[in-house]
This record gives sequence, C-alpha cells and structure tokens, in this order.
Amino acid sequence: MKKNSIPEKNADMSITVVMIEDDITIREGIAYLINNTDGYKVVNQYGSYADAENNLARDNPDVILLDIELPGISGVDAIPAIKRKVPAAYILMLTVYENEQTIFKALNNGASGYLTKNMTAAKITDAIKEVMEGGGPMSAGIAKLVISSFQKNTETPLSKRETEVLEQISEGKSRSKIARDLFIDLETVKTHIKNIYYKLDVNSKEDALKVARKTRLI
Amino acid sequence: MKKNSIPEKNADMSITVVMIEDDITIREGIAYLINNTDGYKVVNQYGSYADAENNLARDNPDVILLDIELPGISGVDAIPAIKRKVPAAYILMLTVYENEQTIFKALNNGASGYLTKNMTAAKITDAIKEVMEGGGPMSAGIAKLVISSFQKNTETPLSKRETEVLEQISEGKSRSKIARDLFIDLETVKTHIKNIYYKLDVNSKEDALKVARKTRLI
DNA sequence: TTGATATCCCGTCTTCAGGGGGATATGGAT
DNA sequence: ATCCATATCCCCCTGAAGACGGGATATCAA
Repeated sequence: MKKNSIPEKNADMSITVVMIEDDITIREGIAYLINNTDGYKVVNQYGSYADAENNLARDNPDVILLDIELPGISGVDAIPAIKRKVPAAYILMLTVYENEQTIFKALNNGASGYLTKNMTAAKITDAIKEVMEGGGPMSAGIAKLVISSFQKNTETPLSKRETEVLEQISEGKSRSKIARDLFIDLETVKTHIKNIYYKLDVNSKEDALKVARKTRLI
Repeated sequence: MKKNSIPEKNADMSITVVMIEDDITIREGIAYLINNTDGYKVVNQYGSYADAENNLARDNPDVILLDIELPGISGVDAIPAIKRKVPAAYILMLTVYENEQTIFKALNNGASGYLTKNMTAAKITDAIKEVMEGGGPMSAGIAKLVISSFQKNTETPLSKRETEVLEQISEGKSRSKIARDLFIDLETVKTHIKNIYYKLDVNSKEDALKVARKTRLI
C-alpha cells in the first residue's frame, strides 16, 4: 500500500505515531485522542510485536508507543528489534504498573521514556512533543524511581571505610591497587574485605557486589 | 527568635521553604514568587551554606532549594551535612547549567530533584508540591540526562559476545564463573577478554571497566 | 570497659589474571 | 574466491589475587 510514497512523510508534516498495544480499548482510545490533536497522527496500530514487525519499516514513524506487557514477545524485549527496524524512531513505553526492574530494562534497551496509560491526551501529546525535541519525557513516578535508584541506603551495616573499599572493588580494582589508592597497607585492605564479606554474609567479590548493589550500599 | 514555637509548623499549614542561593536577584526573585503563591512560604534565605548551617535545624523547612554552585562549600557537597541537620527535608537543587556529573553527584548525595532557575513560579511550586507528595520532580533536561545515562552507546567497537563478557566482569565475576554462566569454555572467555583489552587499548580489568563505563559500552 | 572501627602482620593453599602462542568454523563483505 | 570479524577452543608461562585461618594495636564512642 502506497509503496511509492515511502520516502515522503505525510504531507501536513504531522508527527507520526505507531501504537503497539494489545488492549484494544486503550489502544483506540489513545489513538483517537492523538488523532484529534493537530500535528499528531497515528499512522498504524498493532496488537502485538509480531503484527507490527513487518510493517514498522514502511510505517517509519517518528514515535512508537509501545506497551510493556504484550502477548508473545514483551514490549521491553521487542525494543532492540524495533530499534533495528526503525532506528530514528523514539520509543515511549506505555504501562499501568510502574515496576522498577522492567522500567530500567526498557530504558536500558533503548526506550526514550515512559508514559502511563491514564494520562490525558494533552499530557501524551506533550510528552511526544518533548521527546521529539530531545527533552525526554518522564512521568513523576518514573522520575522518582530513577532518583531513588541513585539514593544510597543509609542503613548500611558497613563502615565508611568498608563502603569505600567495596566501591573500589566494584570498579574492578585489585586489592593492591586499592591499597595504593587509599594509602593503606594491602593487609588492611584484606582485613576490610574479610569484614565486608562477614557483614554481608558472602564469600566472594561477586556475591558482595550483588548484595551491595541490590541493597544500594554502593 | 520565636524559639518556643519550634515544634509547631506555621499556623496556616503552608509548605515551608528555605533557600540557599548566593545570587541575591535570583534568590529574592524566586522567594517572592513562592511567597505570593498560596500554601507556600519561604521561611528563610541564605547566601551560603555557612550562613545557613546554624539556622537550618531551627528553620526546619519542608523543602530546601539549594544552589549547586555556592561560594565556599558547594551546594552538592553541603547535601550530606544538610541531611544530618534536617533529615526530613526534601532537597531540590537549583542550577542554570545542567551538568551530568554534578547532577548525579547531587542525586547520589541525597537530593530529591532538580530545578532550573528560569522556571516559572507555577512550575517551581508544582515541583515542590510534587516532591512533597513523593512524586519526585525532574525537569525535562534532567530527565533526559538520566535517560541518556541508561542508553548504551550504539557505536561500540565490541561484539555482542564481548559486551556480554565485559558486563559479567563488571559484576565482579571470575573468568571461570563467566565461562560457566555463558556455557562456554574458560579459554573462550580468556580470548574474548584479550580481544576486549585490545579493542579498548587497555591491559587490565580496571581500565577496561573505566573506559567502558565512560563511553557507555556497558 | 566493652564494642566498633581502622590499621597492620603472619601463615597456607588454590585460583585467577594477564600475556604469549596457536587452531577451527561461520558468515558477511568485497 | 578471499578477507575480516566473530565465536569458539587449546597450550604455555608467571605473578598476583583470593579465601581461609590465626593474630596485634590504637582510637573513640557508648
């Protein structure tokens, strides 16, 4: 369909949007809202990534609204494939639940931002506009998650020095390098590590880092 | 002054704000805007952290607007001390320049969010309200920085497998653990590491991680 | 004066890291 | 057809790191 007009964007220079969302009510609802906003146009809708897969390159949208929990391959997992098919498109994740792990995975996979499904039309088009201009939208809930991911746990069992040593370990430094950089003896570093392992109830660098990162000690 | 009324917040239940900002024009400008908004009150202003230090506990504000570039001790560095004096207060950083390193350091030190100095009064009070409700405000520019910090560099010299190995290294895993977890031979892991080091022009785990994190390969 | 912290010291034994030299197979690009 | 990147596997070597055990000393706060 309209194969010869691929290189041209739609004539009125609207921002083109593709939606991939399995809930038909939400999908058509948001599409309706977007289509009734000047300068925005939903060029296609799909209920799964499989449906969208072979049409995305032709659709060539500016923005893709992607549900996080699609049937079959999930939205989060589909991001890399979508990026390959439409590298220039901005991907905005759509979700009702804001789950930390999933959100970070989506952002890490290349999503540009995050929208919740209960946002108003104005908020959604604002978000699209913002990401098009390179601002990168983020809902308050998402921003909070991101911020909290930067906050260290204040109830650490580790002493200041021990935390310092653990941070050096996380940078891949050897014990002797840590000793040199902290101006202490290698033996002291070893003792600190012993105590860190004891306090975190682990017996390896790997597990210490896993526990520390999980509980945001570092 | 009014020492006996410390335990009570101001009678009208306004959200109380303290500003620490050395530019008197900006400081009084924003304070004026806030004070002319119902429900918000700037209870004190300081031009440096030194000035604020001994009064903060008595001011006991809900929110502290803190300039990032103060004379003497910088706003970013003052965050831990402020947290100790007024643990319950939300700290919002104020800045004109949005520098990635500084922002992350501020967030990491315990700031709840970030505002730019050219925001309107409505935006500032909205942000304060949002952080009070636990949403955590973030300006578009900041959100973009945060998002981009999650985006991997797509122009990596490393192959997919090499990137995978480097990620395992960053988790503190030993070569043999990596081999087991990736279902490949230890020798294969060693070869990948050799190639990673060659491509990144380094010769240690520490330097490889440093380069990779700097250029966002992992 | 007990406990936590931070520093330093001794041993043993095993594993790991980094560097060197290879090989083989696949698949894509030229 | 040939090169190149990728991914896999194999051998060698040395020195360092890691995990385990046992200590000591000094400070400082509760």
